[in-house]
Amino acid sequence: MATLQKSIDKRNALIKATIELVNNNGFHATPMSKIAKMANVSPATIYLYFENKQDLVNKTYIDVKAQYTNYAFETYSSDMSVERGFEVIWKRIADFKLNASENAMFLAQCDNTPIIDEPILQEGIKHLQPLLDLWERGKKEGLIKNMSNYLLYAYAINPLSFLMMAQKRGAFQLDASQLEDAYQLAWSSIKNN
Amino acid sequence: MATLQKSIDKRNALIKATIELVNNNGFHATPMSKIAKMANVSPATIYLYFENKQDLVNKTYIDVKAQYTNYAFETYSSDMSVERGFEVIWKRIADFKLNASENAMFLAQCDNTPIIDEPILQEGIKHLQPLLDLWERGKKEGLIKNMSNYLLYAYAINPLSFLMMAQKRGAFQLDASQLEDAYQLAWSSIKNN
DNA sequence: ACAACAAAAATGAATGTTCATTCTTTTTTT
DNA sequence: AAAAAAAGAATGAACATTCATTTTTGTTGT
Repeated sequence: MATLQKSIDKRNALIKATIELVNNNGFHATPMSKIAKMANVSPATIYLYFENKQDLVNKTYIDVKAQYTNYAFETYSSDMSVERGFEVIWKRIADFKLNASENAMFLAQCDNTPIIDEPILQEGIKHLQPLLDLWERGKKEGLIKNMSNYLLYAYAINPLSFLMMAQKRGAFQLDASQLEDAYQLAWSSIKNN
Repeated sequence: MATLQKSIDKRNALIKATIELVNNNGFHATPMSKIAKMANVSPATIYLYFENKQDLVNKTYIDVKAQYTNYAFETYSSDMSVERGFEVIWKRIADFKLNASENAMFLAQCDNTPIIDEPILQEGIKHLQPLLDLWERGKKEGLIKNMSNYLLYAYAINPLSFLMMAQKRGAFQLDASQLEDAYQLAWSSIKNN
């Protein structure tokens, strides 16, 4: 028990260090030795928890992606109306991307580079299913435009990634009223009228 | 003349190889030796054209970004109406992202990772000025929502990057009618009504 | 038009470093 | 005291960059 606890702490520290170093320096400039140092661990110890560097970064991705989708759907339930359900999910996603931005940034990096093995990437997509189901329901009810889910995602959700990155770079700051603007843009882009 | 021509060819071959290898393998897994081989050149020759690896990738970014913005604004002129001007620019950008997708993918990777030096990244942004100017004009005329340009960009332009990546992954195919849908989503998200 | 040569461009092989991973030993836990 | 976990040092491969030569190009004098 105590021993397992300790192990999980160490694993988490390694994952946290990986995220931080990859965010700041890029995958190409984060050696195992630095990850170990930041996690207060010997390099050799990493190999007790992960097979190799690729496995470490894959597992980190899985971990962060799971946090993301858990957070996104935590307050949603499938008996909500389509409009209300979308609002709930959208705002949770916005919250995650803008506040847990270390995590969100790591995901953005993984989703735009070939550092994660393809099967792992596929795995991560599946967790978005509740949102896709909601959209299908919305289309049947005639509330949501009858378009490919990729298009809906591109316009309703993905802009948040761009805004998160811009904010991270310090280019601008998204305040509460702008966030409300953004939500209106998102909803009005996918809703039927 | 003939000699300069030859040099430019070699430089272009190096840049092309860099794009292709970074796209497929990531920056961390594209050694100078592979770039050289793909460009049919000795590794040492790269250093006649570029200071070092960082300089090579920076210059590649500048090069591709210039191609992108040149293409985007080629058919636009500032005496067009706001709506027409936006349509012209949007469609050129869509065309570039979906057809010159090797180039677009490289930019997406650079924009979401710390592989490019920050000052170089800043430089690249400036070229979008004509679009920002158009938006300012549109706001004054009351045609475009009075929101931060970052928000407008996030909803009107950035979704194309996501769609390009999805298409690159083979996840789905954007046909002509969907592209028209996408344009409608983009315009309706930023226009006043 | 062309030989001879200087300058520039290009090369393949070396250099030295960095890094992922493994090995052996030590420390901690049971 | 045995087993498990962790550590630091060692290993060997990969890599960016440089070096010493060779090849190509351009120029000059005939």
